Amino acid sequence: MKTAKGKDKVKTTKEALKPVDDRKVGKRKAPAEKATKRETRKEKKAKKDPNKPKRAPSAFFVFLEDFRVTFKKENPNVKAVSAVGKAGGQKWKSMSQAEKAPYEEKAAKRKAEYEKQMDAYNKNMEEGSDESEKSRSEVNDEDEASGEEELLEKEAAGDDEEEEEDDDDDDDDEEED
DNA sequence: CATGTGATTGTTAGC
DNA sequence: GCTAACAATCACATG
Repeated sequence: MKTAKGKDKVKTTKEALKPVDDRKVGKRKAPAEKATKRETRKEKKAKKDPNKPKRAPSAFFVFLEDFRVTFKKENPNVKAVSAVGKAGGQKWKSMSQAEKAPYEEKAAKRKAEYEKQMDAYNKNMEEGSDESEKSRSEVNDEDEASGEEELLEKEAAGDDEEEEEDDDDDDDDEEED
């Protein structure tokens, strides 16, 4: 039982305090140099590291992928990426954790892959002293394929398991706010 | 021709 | 611990 300590496990601060909630952020206290990037940080293309693993898409992005398709389907005229982002974000907030659960799960899986890629990237960097990229590529490929299968299997394995968590708050529908 | 930008939130890594 | 930056997407605009 949790009695007094039940909901304390909720992230702690964040929505309650939200020190830097404003996406604009402006510059709560950010140093001048970094603040500039915050305005428009998009120089990711400048780097050409083929091994550089991209960050794993969060549950929100996973949901967005699916949402974008639906959104575009109903709004084929809308081509603004911002429109999908806004609509998606709004809906995302509307969704209860139960709905986000499957997305989070997928995101978690994505993260696992990201970690694996990081491992490969790490290795490459270590051994990357020479220009034997070809050799490394082959090894990496094998490793990746192996892991992918495992993940897929795991997903197909458990699907009839209904997870109900009556931990502290039963958020079947919407939650606070 | 090529690449940055805009907007969303979440996650991660650096200090 | 907190802050900054980046993850996808697509059409447009600028160099």
